[in-house]
Amino acid sequence: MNLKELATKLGLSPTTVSRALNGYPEVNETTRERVVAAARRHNYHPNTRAIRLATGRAMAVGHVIPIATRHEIVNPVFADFIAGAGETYSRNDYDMLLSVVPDEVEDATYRGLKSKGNVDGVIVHAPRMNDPRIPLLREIGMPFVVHGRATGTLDPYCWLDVNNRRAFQRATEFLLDLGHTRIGLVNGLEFMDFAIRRRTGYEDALTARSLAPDPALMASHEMTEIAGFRAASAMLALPQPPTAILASSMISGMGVRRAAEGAGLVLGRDISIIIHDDDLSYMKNGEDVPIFTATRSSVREAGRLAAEMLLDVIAHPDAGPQQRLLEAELIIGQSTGPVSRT
Amino acid sequence: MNLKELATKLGLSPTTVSRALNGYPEVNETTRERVVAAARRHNYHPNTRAIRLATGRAMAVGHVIPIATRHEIVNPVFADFIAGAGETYSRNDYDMLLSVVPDEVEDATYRGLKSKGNVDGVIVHAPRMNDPRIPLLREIGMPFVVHGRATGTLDPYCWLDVNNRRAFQRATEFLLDLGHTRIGLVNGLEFMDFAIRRRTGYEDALTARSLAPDPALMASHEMTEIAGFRAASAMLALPQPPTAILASSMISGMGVRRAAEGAGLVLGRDISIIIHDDDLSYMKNGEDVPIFTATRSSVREAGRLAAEMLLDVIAHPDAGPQQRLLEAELIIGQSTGPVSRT
DNA sequence: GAATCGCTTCAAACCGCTTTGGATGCAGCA
DNA sequence: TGCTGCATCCAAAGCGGTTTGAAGCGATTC
Repeated sequence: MNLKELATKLGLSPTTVSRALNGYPEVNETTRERVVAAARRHNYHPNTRAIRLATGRAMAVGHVIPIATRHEIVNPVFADFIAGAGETYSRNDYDMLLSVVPDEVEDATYRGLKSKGNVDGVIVHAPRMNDPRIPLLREIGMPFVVHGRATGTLDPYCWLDVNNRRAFQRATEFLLDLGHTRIGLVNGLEFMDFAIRRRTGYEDALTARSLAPDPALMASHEMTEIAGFRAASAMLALPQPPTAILASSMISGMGVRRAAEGAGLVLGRDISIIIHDDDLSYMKNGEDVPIFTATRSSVREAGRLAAEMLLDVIAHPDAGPQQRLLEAELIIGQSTGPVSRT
Repeated sequence: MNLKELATKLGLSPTTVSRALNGYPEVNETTRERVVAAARRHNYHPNTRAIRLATGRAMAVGHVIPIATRHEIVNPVFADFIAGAGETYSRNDYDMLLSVVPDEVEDATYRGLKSKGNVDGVIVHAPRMNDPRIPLLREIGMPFVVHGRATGTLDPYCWLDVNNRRAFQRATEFLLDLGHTRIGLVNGLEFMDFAIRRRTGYEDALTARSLAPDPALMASHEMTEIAGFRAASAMLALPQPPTAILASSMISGMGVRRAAEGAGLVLGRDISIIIHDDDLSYMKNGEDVPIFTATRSSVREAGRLAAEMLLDVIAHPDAGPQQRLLEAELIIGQSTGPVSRT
């Protein structure tokens, strides 16, 4: 059932039917009702391919997931972020196009999306320092929103980010207030923007209390359980081990916990741990009471909001770049406590 | 730059240019080279929207991810599966369309995809027992491949699955051979097809050795760290605790390990653990040597293969349904050992 | 020399929708 | 009565490709 058939069935022209269904004013209300009823009755759905060609809009947005050859292979937060973004898209009748590409052809992928006209805009994931994608997208005139920020990029652009610096600053201050002075940082890879900012927040909090950051207490690895375990184990084996550790994710935090428990330490009594909790739906920090004290920020919500921002940018391309900074909550769980005086 | 412009620039008709670029035989080879060169020089890429309308093919496949209101919110294996599938798609110039929808509108989503013509086929994720999606897709005539199988569905359909039954059967046999007789099963939710099959494999191995499965040693929950921890803790607190435990995923296995270590047991000596390892890129079972003994099967590879199967089904709709069963490897790690005689 | 054939090429229709630029009819108004 | 204006509706021209049917043309065949 297509528009023409429906039109002849109604004894109307395709023009009128199209206008009736799309809410244009130049059509009699009774006619419109007749058309709408018939469309429903015959289960008419306009062909998306035709709409796209006729309007020149793709009604789709792209998410290009780079597959790094070495690091951060498939980031586990993508799933939740995309779930959030997907909610926004389906509410607005947009499609979500996912491209999973090796990062050496990322450039070509964006250009292809533009010149072939598959999408109206893209979300940029996992920005790095001086991320080359930002100038590229600006150059080819593709609307975009960055999830995160790119340190070093000066021209304004659209982004939505969590205040990672402030989150880790507050977490560190919280530990300092509990009397901890030797605080370890088990960070993600520090070419990722968020990891840089977290470290800055951590260092800022320390220096504000006249404590010099100790390189032996700062690790930077992939955010896996085993990397967290190893980094924490190394720190705990130091002559002056930390009494508290900040971990950059739930998963690495689980490694840190295993290292601590393996060393015979009890969480919240002998050692304090704070994690950053992306609030992933398959990786809950406890069900009712949080297990870990955590800086929490929902990746899913970020996905929803970033997608809304992108649709807005697509609709109003000439409005200036939008920016939004989300604050993380500090959730008090059972993994922190005052420093033990032994 | 579109086809018509390119054609006039070359002094040819759009017909010839189109044919030259699409490899049709009825065009002079020298002409073709001229066209291809010009296309490259002017950076011509045919407009996807136009191709889609003209050919009637969407050149896209859909992945509909149901957001269950209660359980298994965003399955962590999706990310890797989709990464694998994405590789296949980009190799074949197909787009991947992702719909994340509440499961009560899943039905409408599939119908919409069909009638609006956005995709040429779909991958069905996480099949349940008697999954209603299979008859639905058959009814509306949408090509599909199921990742997994749906127990209870009798008519043949396309699927690609891991031999979950056999994997857990072998794992159980492996433990039996080591002398274990009290073996716990920390399973996923048993309305999911794979969980049913794993349990069957486990029970089959036991009964083949004349051991009756003990309900107290069989748990079925979401596959989270904490659920694994709780289930294992409960088992270990039994008067006759298990000496070995099978866990349905890496994540729940980590919970099992925590419970075991919390009870003062050493892995591989006091207790044996075998997990099922989906070989997720962000959740490696060790880097060089595997930590856990595991039944391993790459979800990513499954994604690649399922996508290939789907593209094949789309290309040859009348060939009979394809089916493919992948075997899991049994990887020997450090978490298993002979039963300790104490 | 005319008919035939294969190789190339082209004009035009088509995919299914949107949108422009009229038409048509009728009421209001001078 | 004639003209204007408004409310409706329609024919036709896109959108940018693919594909059908036919034509041009030199070589071959009879």
